[in-house]
Amino acid sequence: MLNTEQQAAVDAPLGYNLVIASAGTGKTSTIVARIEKLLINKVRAEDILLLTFTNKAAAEMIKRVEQKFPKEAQRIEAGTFHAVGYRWLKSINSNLVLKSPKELKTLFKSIYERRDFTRLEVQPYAASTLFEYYSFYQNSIEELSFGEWIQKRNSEHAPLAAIYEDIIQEYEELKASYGFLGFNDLLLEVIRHKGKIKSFKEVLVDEYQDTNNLQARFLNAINCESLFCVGDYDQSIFAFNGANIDIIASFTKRYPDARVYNLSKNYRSTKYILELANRVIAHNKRIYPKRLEVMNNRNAKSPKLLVFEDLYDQYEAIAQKIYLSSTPKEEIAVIFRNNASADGIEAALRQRGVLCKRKGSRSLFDMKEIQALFDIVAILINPKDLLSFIHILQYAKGIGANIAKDLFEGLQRCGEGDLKKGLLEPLDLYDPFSKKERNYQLALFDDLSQLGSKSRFKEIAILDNPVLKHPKLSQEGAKFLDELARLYSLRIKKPSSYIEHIKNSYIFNEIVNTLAAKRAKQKDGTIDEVIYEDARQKIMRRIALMEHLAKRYNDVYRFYNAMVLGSSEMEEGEGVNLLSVHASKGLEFREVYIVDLMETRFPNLKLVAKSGSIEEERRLFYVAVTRAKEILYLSFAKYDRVKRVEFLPSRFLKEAGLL
DNA sequence: ATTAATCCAGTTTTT
DNA sequence: CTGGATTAAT
Repeated sequence: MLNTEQQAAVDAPLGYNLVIASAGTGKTSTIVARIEKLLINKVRAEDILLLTFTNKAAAEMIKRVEQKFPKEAQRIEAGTFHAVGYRWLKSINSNLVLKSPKELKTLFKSIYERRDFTRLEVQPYAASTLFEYYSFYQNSIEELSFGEWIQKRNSEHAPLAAIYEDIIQEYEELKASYGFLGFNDLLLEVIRHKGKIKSFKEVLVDEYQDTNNLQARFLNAINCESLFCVGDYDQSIFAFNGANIDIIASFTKRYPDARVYNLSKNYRSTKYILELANRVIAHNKRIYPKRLEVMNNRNAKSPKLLVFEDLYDQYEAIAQKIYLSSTPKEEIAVIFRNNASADGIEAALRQRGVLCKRKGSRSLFDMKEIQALFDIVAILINPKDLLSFIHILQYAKGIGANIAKDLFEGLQRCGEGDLKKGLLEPLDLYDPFSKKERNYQLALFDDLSQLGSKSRFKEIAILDNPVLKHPKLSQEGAKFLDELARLYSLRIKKPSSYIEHIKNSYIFNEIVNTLAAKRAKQKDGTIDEVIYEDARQKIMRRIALMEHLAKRYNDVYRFYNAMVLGSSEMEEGEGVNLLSVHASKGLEFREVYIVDLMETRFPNLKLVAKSGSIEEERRLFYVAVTRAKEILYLSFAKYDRVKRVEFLPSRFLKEAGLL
């Protein structure tokens, strides 16, 4: 089954082992065989840790181990660095609540916007740029402070470094006070809790070339006897996330006893495909010599170049080719550099009734109703979550971000820091909204005229709550608070019960009404009843889907976190695979179409200019090409008639010898 | 001051 | 399609 090279790697003694595995050389089989070997040698399943870049990859390997070790396989600790980190942290503190990068960015922005950048000669980085630099910094730098790093990067920003650092500090404090954790925090927290992490006999790391310094520190924090790392220099495509090729390159220096194994027999692609990939990657400076032996000689066909006058002609023609292809649709992939390319293809395929799946179909989880649903869950499981509270309260008429924030802070005060207590058993504060310590005499007078009466509100149960005195609280706002109090008073356990209760709540029905009305709004401002009903039904169907998903979970935190962060890993449907190059990593298909091979698009020259490199773009091309087993189409269009842009063919087509 | 509505530009890759 | 900016309304 295994060839001698693979077998040698599998048989490696415990210690520091590095396997250099080019595309299609049976990397997965080798890892699976290694795990089986460990199990045969009586290593306990729970002493094996498998780290991958997607949870799907981990699940696939475990599934294969399961065939020979049905009992042990599930006990192996496996997943992405982040997923595994989450599990460990959860065992230390069971109430972890993750927040999406998007939300954290909004939080970051709100802090940024309070700073005064006037009277400065340098144009400061935009909030979102700074946020991304910070994330990159967390992933790659340890020795320098953020401020030091940023001025080293660009000395013009030296005068701003102190302000940047101040923003970061406030951001971190606020994040902690809201009980939020981001992706990076998952790894950073594990490193901080180093001593409390259980130890392992062997840790296996897939896609080792894409690990960044933060992940390397994470690995160092794990106590283990043996490391088994698998990677390929030419497939390093995560530099933008801090992936550091030195980590794999310096393996033997860092571990003097390290052994290195090479897998050089390619079983995946035909020789034409492999030759094309190698011709292009040869333009990159070689870190080590690459000599690949082709093992797959069935149906060898030359890769084909497709040229189109217009971008959309391209999508149509490719959809047509796929429609007519005799290859099973699951065995076909369309691969692109930028996700924007997917929409055109998807539409063209749908038109022909060809099913397709798009990984990370954000769409569903980006829907307002889904966000609202999970915002309510977030408030219920994390009463510190000001952001979700604001999002929800804003659906009440007359309530905006400012009043919502006032209410939240008022409730926290009435509950001595606890929102739930503030709603259910509030302290009887005279004025829960007073801003800090004001002049006492003035404030007393001032507030008397400002505060409203609690008895303004009808049909609510929390009549005695001091926050009802907020002068700008609307009837609907009060009803929202009341309903929130009711939801808090329920003792809900199962994730699906959460969804059910929320679905039946006044708050959620108001939100559904608002959203459906918005979607049914005509140009003249009237609401089309038919569209409204239709929009409503669609929303309820999505909620039902969520309720269904929730049934697979017993723990609401797990469910929430999986939905908020893992949503991109869920793929819907079946059929043709629509994938970005990054998402295609580790996968293989019989028939592959690489589209939009135009200079500026692929290579993405905007990114090259900003922070990337042409070498990385070339590796991306290499990864895309080597996904193909038998049939490969490379395609480009000369013109985009919608945007009126002319294109030149990608340089990679020339390097491949196709032009 | 705050919220609501409306119009305009822009859109990188992942956990 | 969404975030941002601008404007009208409370």
